[in-house]
Amino acid sequence: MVSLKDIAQRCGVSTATVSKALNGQPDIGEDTRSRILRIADELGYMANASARALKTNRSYNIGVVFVDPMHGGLAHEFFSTVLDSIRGEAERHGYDITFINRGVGQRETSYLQHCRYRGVDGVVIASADFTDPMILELVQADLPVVTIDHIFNNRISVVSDNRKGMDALVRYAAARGHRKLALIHGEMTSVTVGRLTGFHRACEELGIRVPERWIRQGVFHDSKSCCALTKELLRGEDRPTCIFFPDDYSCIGGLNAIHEMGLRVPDDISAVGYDGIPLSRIMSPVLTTWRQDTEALGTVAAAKLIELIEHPRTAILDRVIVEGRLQEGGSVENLYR
Amino acid sequence: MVSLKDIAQRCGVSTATVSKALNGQPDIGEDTRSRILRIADELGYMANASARALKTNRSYNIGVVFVDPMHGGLAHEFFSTVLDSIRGEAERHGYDITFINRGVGQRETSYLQHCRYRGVDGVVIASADFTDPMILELVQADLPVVTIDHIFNNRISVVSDNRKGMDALVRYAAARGHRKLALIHGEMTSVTVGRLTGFHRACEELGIRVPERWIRQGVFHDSKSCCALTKELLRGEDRPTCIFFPDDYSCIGGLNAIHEMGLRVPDDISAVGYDGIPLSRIMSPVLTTWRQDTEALGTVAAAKLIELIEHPRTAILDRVIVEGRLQEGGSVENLYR
DNA sequence: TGAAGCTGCGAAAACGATTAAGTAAACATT
DNA sequence: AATGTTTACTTAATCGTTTTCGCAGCTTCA
Repeated sequence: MVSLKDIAQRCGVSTATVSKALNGQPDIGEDTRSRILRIADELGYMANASARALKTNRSYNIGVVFVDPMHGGLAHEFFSTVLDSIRGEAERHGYDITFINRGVGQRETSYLQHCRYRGVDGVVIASADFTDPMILELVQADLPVVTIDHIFNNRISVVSDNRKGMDALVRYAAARGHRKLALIHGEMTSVTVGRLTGFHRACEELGIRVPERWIRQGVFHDSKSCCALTKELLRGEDRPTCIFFPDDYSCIGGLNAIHEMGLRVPDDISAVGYDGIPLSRIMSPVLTTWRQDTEALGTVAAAKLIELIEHPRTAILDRVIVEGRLQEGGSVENLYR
Repeated sequence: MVSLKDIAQRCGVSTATVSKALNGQPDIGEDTRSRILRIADELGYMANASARALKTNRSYNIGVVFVDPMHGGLAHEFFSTVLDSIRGEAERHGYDITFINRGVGQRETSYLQHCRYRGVDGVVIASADFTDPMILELVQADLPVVTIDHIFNNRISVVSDNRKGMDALVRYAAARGHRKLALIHGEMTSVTVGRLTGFHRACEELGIRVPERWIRQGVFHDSKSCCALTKELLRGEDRPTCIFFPDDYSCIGGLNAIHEMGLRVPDDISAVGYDGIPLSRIMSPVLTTWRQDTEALGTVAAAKLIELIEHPRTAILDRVIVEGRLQEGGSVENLYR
């Protein structure tokens, strides 16, 4: 590998000079600089990230915590889109990303330890169990952190407005005559709390009473459990006319349940998703859902983190809300027609 | 950050001793070693990966080249599952992964340069344009490489048997009476070549003649284009009874096309996918498809690469075939019944 | 002319780890 | 007792950078 030393030799200068020339320091003569740059290019020089990180304590590497909610969390379009946009934005700023997990090799370690080991400049917590003490340790550590869809005190968080999304969806259905609403929600995370709040407030304001048995807890991104819950909701005489699902993916399980019971969407039962993953657009009928700007979620998280890393004094430690929008598909029937 | 020096001071030994104790070198006394281990633990010591990499030229980091075939390649279940299993296997061996791209920061660079910059110990090329000269440069460099679904000379590759998969699917359909087959395939990569070969050979052996106009080139993972092509296939009088799609995801586009034309699956038209992504199992009807062992694809690729990194002399530079299996869903009609 | 100020570059230390080579003490061998 | 052999450590160099400080040589100005 060609190093500073090689360039220095070829140019008849010291490594210090080469380093400064390449880094654009001002105290290098123009002719010397251009000569160094040319030779560096000729030799195909590329800095050694390890050496640089060792010396400067800056790795240009950001950690991403991505704990699979179910196994294979990455496999879900929602998360992988977020991940991909984090990576894209990081790349644009010259950062690479490293997945942070527990256990470096055989040794079992904490997330924080892994971060220290790799010397990441900061961390995006994209998906995790926020009650896990190791996550708390990480958040409280002296390390730039941005969380997605979860708020910590004095930390930057990028969140989608779950309350608003749910509110909009409820109003959409209500505007089409639906008054018998059922909701299947995910695990009791802050995301779910937001959505439940939105749901209940909207219902209250619209004067819609939702029986307790029509509000069920399921599991995010799990179409199986969603299928089962949907069947329960549809058993018996008194049925909801519209079901709100925890997310688009598990919604598919719900749709299957509906079909299996000999009912059709939206003719007999209306269905509403959440997320707006690409799949929701190519389904038939296109799913009516709340389209989260997953792209922005990841991009903003990465951008904010990098800002925090590079300008720690001026960065504002607060939440950033990423807007979503209603995707009107064909899965909700207009009862007024 | 606590370093070897801190431990050395606390233990009254040299840093060399601490290093050797922690790395399990034999020339350290048992009592000294245990004392060092205890103190290291107390102090929460974690090695500095940069320093170690600088000295040893081993980063315990493997690069992953993942060029989005379409935008958002990561977003597709097939790729993200592969990625996730690469990452899982790497993690099990104490490696982290780094996405390799072109351009470190503002500077435009080659994949190889990026690898050198980060000092990765090896690379998995999971998805890329294999005609790109920069990919070739990478493959020919003096760096352990494993490719997925593409074969290079004297390099390890992990491939799925596309010929066999297609062959099995054709025979499956033929066994149910289908003799009017259509095929939409992806871009002309080696994957497609394998599948086409399998398709044609199976047809020939079964005495099935497929008109040229029923073999169409589409785009992998693009449901839009697939939808359009499907419509073309179904226009006119003489229709195929069974359509083979490039992959499960784009198949959805095909299914939509079928529905839009007032036809039903499988009653009027049978549909066959490829990949066996999770979605294919929760669809209704469940898709009949070739289930690739994506899990194994990633796991084996990572395992092979690590073997190559750690035992370069004994690793066998050859292809590894990952078996798939037919997933019998309900999207192919039995015409004999 | 001498002091002061620039300009452009080099010397050297430092980051945190690994490791070859050296050494002192203990032990074994003849 | 003299000599080799082990054992358990230390010393010091090194990986490739960055960065502080210092130092010439030149210019400027009184």
